[in-house]
This record gives sequence, structure tokens and C-alpha cells, in this order.
Amino acid sequence: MNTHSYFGGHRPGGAVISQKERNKAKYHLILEAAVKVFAQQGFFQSTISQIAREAGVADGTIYLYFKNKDDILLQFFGYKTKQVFHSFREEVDKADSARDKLWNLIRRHLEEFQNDKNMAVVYQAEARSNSRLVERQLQEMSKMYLDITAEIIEQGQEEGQIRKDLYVSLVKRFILGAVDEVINTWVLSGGKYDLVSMAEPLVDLIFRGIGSGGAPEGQVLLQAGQTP
Amino acid sequence: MNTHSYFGGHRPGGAVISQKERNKAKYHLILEAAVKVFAQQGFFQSTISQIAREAGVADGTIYLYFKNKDDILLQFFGYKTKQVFHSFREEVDKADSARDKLWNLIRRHLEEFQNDKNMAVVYQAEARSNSRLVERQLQEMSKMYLDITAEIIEQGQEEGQIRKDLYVSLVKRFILGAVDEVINTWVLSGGKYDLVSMAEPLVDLIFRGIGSGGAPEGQVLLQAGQTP
Amino acid sequence: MNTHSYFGGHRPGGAVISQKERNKAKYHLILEAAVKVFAQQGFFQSTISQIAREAGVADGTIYLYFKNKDDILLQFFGYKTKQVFHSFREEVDKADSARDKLWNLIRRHLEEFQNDKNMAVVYQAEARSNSRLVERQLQEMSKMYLDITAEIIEQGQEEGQIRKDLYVSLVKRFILGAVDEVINTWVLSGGKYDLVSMAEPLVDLIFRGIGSGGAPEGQVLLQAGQTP
Amino acid sequence: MNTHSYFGGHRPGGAVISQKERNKAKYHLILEAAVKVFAQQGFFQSTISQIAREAGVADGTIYLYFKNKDDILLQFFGYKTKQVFHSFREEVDKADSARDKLWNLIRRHLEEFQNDKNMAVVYQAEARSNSRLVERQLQEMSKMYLDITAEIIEQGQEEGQIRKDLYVSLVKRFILGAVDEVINTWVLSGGKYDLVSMAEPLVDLIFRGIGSGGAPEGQVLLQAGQTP
DNA sequence: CATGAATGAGCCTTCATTCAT
DNA sequence: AATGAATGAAGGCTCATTCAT
Repeated sequence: MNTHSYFGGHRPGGAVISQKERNKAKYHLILEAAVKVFAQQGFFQSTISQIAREAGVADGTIYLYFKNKDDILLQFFGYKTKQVFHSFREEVDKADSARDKLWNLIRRHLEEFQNDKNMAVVYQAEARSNSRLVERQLQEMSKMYLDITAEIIEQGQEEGQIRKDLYVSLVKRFILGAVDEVINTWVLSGGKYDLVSMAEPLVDLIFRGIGSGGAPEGQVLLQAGQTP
Repeated sequence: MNTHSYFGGHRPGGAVISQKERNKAKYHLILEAAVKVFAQQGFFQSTISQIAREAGVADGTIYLYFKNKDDILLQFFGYKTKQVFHSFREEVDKADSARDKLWNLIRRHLEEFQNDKNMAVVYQAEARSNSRLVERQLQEMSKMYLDITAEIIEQGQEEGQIRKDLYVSLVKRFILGAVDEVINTWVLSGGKYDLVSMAEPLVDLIFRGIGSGGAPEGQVLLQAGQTP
Repeated sequence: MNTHSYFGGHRPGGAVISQKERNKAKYHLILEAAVKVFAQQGFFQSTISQIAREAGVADGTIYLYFKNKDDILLQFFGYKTKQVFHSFREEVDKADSARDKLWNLIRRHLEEFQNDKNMAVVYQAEARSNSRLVERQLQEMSKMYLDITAEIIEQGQEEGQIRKDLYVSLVKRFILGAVDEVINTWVLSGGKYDLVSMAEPLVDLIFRGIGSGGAPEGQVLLQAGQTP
Repeated sequence: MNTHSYFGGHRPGGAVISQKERNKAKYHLILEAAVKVFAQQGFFQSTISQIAREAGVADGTIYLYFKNKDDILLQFFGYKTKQVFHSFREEVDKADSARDKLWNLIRRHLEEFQNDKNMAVVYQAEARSNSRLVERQLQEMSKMYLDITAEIIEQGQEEGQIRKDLYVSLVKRFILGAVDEVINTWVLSGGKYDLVSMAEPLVDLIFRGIGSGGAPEGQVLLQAGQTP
């Protein structure tokens, strides 16, 4: 279920492959190939010919499934938006406490990216690229992520697990950024180590911070109590 | 002093502008123009002609100062590597405690990027782009940043301000990522609000985390003490 | 059968033109066009656009058949090397005596160049151009020619038709040069007269020289005998 | 007196170098440099900058002495036309018999080219280049050479040294071509051996031909008489 | 006269896209 | 639906030539 997992169509039964399914299969075939090529060379340095060769189809065939080159990237992000959204939401809903929800979110986040390195690379690379191309898709994805995070934070605050004096719009970015950078480092390292094992210490850091007993000012009493 | 600040040569006195200085001036002029164009359109979608027009020179002139298009981006990152390295190091050295050092680092980081939005945009956009072009420059910059951060963390651990049970190589990326994402958000927002004001809550988050009294397990006592 | 003779594929039967043949046809079409343009303007002053226009294809099409502009010239010489080699060798082998072989060689040489003036022009023009481009191809062609000539001379010496006191490496160049210059003159004249008719007097000159009875010294007796 | 010989101004006396002479000196300096560069790279692949660097002047300076790049080649050939014409004529006039005149012509020809290899290379390379650029100059040079040769032949015919049944317009080209090719071979060899030593065997070949006793047909008597 | 920075026209080459088969 | 040859617009880069100093 490695690099192909996210395009995988759970084709359940049917002995005969319908025309529609064959089309869908080729659509995904090309999309996968494109992502692989994009991952290796970046979007702008990839050519339609390379993608076609990788997919084992003719150049022209690509235009039967995609409007143009941009559309491939667009479709990729569009597809992922929905897919990842469901995956994250699903996982978050499995937990009850804010801490567990955050934990589930981050773990699933790392899992998804670890399971599809090409996707991870393309996401990391193109997400910040200031081509207006995929802007909207990315905003959606990002918003979804930040919304889930904000939800968790608010729930945690109600439940008392999370500080109430937080600048929520900062915190949610702080969390996304931390996770993102950890993924980025893993990608740049060539994906050699186990990314998911970073989940626990990450959540720990997010909750406890790096301070030995909280922030210095205004918490003297606490600190005193902490290290008797 | 906005977009031009980092290339700005405060040519102090001299009545006559020497040829050499004019050359240096034009070099920076083109570099600035290029960064501006890159910021608007991304590296690959920018053309030499656009850069030339922006700089107010002929296309061919660019090749008197840069080997080729790639070289412009390379020079940009090369220049920034050194410049930012000194700026950060300088600021960190001004403080004594680990917390103050981190605070200075982050504040300066945000200042530098706020003062030169084009640089910020290009940096955010191209830093993750998987073109092997600027890979080495970026690794250097990143390493420098992470090294400073690691230094601070270790000092803080010795001084007791920072937890000793930290996975340092994770923490430093966690910090960089958090700062980075905050900048990224600011960039994508169009740079409308004051980025530097994020420094304080960021440092607070990094030190204290988001937990209301630290991590849940094994800190029940603390939590009790915190909310009497 | 003029300018196109040497690329001409006498496609004999076949009702349908296969893709492969169409490709070969277009390859030759472009090569012919290129040679024509090169003949008119010289290699360096010819542009890809001119060649494309002459061939009736788009600029980009040329790059489907040739690696780059240099490659066109290279292919031209490579093609001719083989083709002319066979033609010359074939003709030489038809004769028995050294004199007849030389006669056949020179006649065929003049025929080939007369039948394809563009080729002749390009050959004359680029053969001496000191671009290292086609150096190797030309050396091959030249060597082939000189080798055939040397062979003939040696055979003639054995058979007693040719003087034995010759500096063979000079003679073969002397012959090539004489033929070459005659072609060159014809080319510069615009190819108006019949080049092949030069073959006989050329061979006569090569065999008899211009002297009225051989070299002056040591041949006084002969001269006396010659003009009674 | 090697590579610079042909531009050498025998500046006879005068202690002070006049402005005019300084100009002339620089003119020749540039011309020499250009010829050297042309010899190495060919006309079209040489740049003004390379010539300027070779001459030790600024690019712009070249335009004070030459109208444009073409003009440099033009001037080169123009200069040579006159210079070589005089040299050849002078040498031919020193001899009386047709054979000696031809001998002197060819020897001087080889000497001039051997003494200035760069000139030889450029001449060989550009003389045949079908750029209409130097066409006229070359025609002049060629005509001059052919005229001298024709003169010699006619004189020889009158004096009985040379056959009367010759196609003169062919013979003169035959001679030029043979000499030319010998020079060309020497140039391509890198100019390592003594070119002038080729003069004697060349003249011998031209007069006697390669036949062992003249042309086969109709010369049986001669042959008989020749080898008694 | 000399300089060399600046210019910009022009060329080679790439590659997304089309379309006849 | 699939192909891949053909297209031609676009862009990076070179270099002859100019001109202010």
C-alpha cells in the first residue's frame, strides 16, 4: 500500500472492467506518474513527455484526461484535499480528549506522508511555490487543517487541558509549521528514518513546550512548586 | 527602507562614483529586480526580459553580472546566507540567557523577513523547491539556523531553563518550523499585519507549550497547584 | 535527377507509405533543404528557420531528426562519406590498368559533384573551414580518396605505366588538388559548363605533365627528338 | 620574420614615431591578432572580444580601425592581394625560362605560406567559404595567380618547353590546385615539415606528369625514343 | 584616441499542445 | 480511445556595435 495507496481505487467486485473504470485507472496511472516525476524534478522542470514515458502512455493521451499540464498539478491537489481531509477527520473523530485528537491528527499526518513520499515531496515543494496555480487548493487544504486544529484547541481549552491565554490563530500555525518542518527534514533526508515515531515527542513538545516548568515570568510560584 | 534594505549600500561620503561602485550598484539593482520578479511569479515563470525591464536595463546587461538565470538565484541565496548569518549571530550574542537568545533570534528572524518581503517570498517559495539548484546554499542556511538553535537549547539545558529530556534534533526543527510557518502565513496574507509582534507569543509557546500546566501524565500535582 | 539524386530513395513498389518511410523521407527532405541553404549562404550564416522554410516544415520539426544544427552538417558529411566511398571504389574496380582506374576515379568524381551542385558547394566550402566540427568526417573522406589514389599509383608503378621515382604522398595530393581546384572553379562559375568533360584533359595532364617531352634536365635528347 | 612578416612595416629611420605611424602600427596589430584568431577558430566563430584580447586593445578600439567585423577579413585579403601579387610578380620576373619562372612562383608561394601559417590557415579556410564577403578579393587574387601562370605557360609554349596542345585554362587551375592542396595538407598536418622542399618535386610533376614516358596513346614513338 | 559597459537584435532550442491516422 | 509526429510560440543567451567617459 506504499506509494500508490492514495490513488488506489478499491475496485470491489466485478469480473469485467468497465470502460469507465479503465478510464479511471488510466487517469490515476497518469496522475501517479506525474507525481513521481514532479517529485524528482519539480513541476516546472518536468515535461509532459517524461510523465507520459513514466506512465507508459503517449504524450497525447495525457490530454485525454487532463486539460493541460497545470491541470495535472491541480487535480493532484484537488484529489488530495478531499482524500486527506477525510483521513484526518476520521482519525480525529476516533479520539475523545483534545490531546488524543491532536495526537491522532499528527500521527495520521506523518503516516500519510510517510506512506507516499512522492506526494510528500511534491506537496512540500509546490505548496509554497508562489505560482497562483494551486493557490486555492492549498488554501483549502491548509484551512481544513487549521480548522481541525483550532477545533481541538478550543475543545482542549473548554476541557481545561489547554491554556486559555493562547492566541489561537498563532497556535494552530505553530502546530502546522512544526509538523511540516519535521516532514520536510525527513523528505530532504531521503526518507530514511521512521517519520511516524516523531509523533509522540512532537505532541509532547507542543503540549509542554521546551521550558523546564513553564514560562519564566509570572510562574515563579509554579516553578517553585515544581522543583521542590 | 523596505524592499531594498538588504542590498542597500550606504555609500557614505565620496563625491565621485567610481566605475567599480557603479558596477556594484548595478549588480545589486539587478539582483533586487530579480528578487522582486521572482517574488511575484516564481523563479521558473520569470523571464530574463522581465527582470531586465524591472531593473531598467537591457536583457544582455544581466549577463555582464550573472552567468545565467540560475546564477541569479544562486547569488541571491549566497548573498543572503552570509548576510543573515551575521545578523542572527550578532543578535543572539547580545543576550545572555537561553530564553533571551532565542527571543532575539526569532525577533530578528521576523524583522529581517518583514523588512524585505520579496526576499521572504522568494525564500519561502524556492527553499522547498526540489530543484537541485540552490540546494547547497539552503542546506548551509538551514544548518546555520539549526546550529544556533541547538546551541541555545544546550545552554538552556545547562542553565536549567530548558528541559533536559529533549530530543534536540527534533526541537530545533520544531522551532524553525514554527517560525517558518508563521512567516509563511504572513507572506500569504500579503504581509498586512505586524509580523514582529508574533515573536513574543511564539517564544512563549515554544517555552511553555500549549498545555495548561505541562504534559498530562505525571504532572497532576502541578496542575492542581496551578488552579487553586 | 539533379540536386536530389544522392538522397533519392527509389521507392519501388509498395502501395502504402509506412510511417518509417515517411520519417526517412522527411529526414532526407530536411537534409536536402539544409544542403541547399548551406550552399547558398554557408553553414554559419544559415539559420534553422531558413532550412525549415526551405524544407517546408516547422523549425521544431528539424529537431525531431537532428540533434542540433551542427548535427545536420555532420549527418551530411557522414552520409556522403559512405555513399561516395562506394561510388568511387565501384568505379575504380571496373577498370584494369592504372591509367583507366585513375580515369574512372576522376570521371566519377566530377560526375558526382556535377550531379549535385549543392553538395559540391557545401563540400568545397566547409571542407576547409577550420571548425573542428566535421574534421573527422573529412579526414575519413580525404583519406579514402588518397588511399585509392595511392593504390592506383602503386599498381601503375608495378605495371610500368607510372614512374617509379615519385614521392607518392605528394603525387596523390597533387592529383586530388588538381581535381579539387577544377571542381572549385566550376562551382564558382555557377556550374555552367560541363564539368565531366574536364576528366580527359586532366588525366592527360596528370600522366604527361605539361612539359613538351618530360622534365628538362636529363631529357635534352628526348626534347630534341620530339621537335624535329 | 615569422608570423608577423607580412604586416611588417620596415619603419626605416625616424627617432620619433608619428601619430600616423602609431595608427598604422595598431592597425596591423589588430589585423595580426585577428588573423591569428581566425586561424584558430574560423571567421564566424571568432568574436571581436577575442580579437581585441589577442591584440591587447579594447573591443571598441577595433572599430576605430575597421568598419565592422567583415571589414577585418576584407582588409586582410585586400592587403594580401597586393602584397602577394608583388611578391610573386617580383620573383617570377627574376627568371627567364618558363620552367624557372614556374619554379620561382611555386617556391615563393610555398615560402610565403610557410612563413605565415596563420595567413595560410585563414586563406585556406575562408577562400572557399561561400560567403559573398570576400568573393571579389579572392577572385582578384586567384585571377592574378592564374594570369601569371597563363603567361608562363604561353611563354613556355612559344619557347618550346611546354606542349602546345594544352587546354590552358585547365592547366593553370591544375597547377594552382596542386600547389594549393599541398599547402592545405601541410596546414592540416600542423605545419610540421618543410613545405618549401615540396617545390621541386611539384614542378617536376607538373612538367613531366606521372607517366613513365608520357601519355600512352599516340606517343609510342616517344616512349620508344625515351627508353632506348 | 581609447575604453568597455551597455545595448538589443537575432538565433538556437525546448516543449506544451494539437490532430491526422 | 490512443498515438506520436508536427507545430510554433517563447525564452535564454550571444555578440557585433555604439557611445559616454
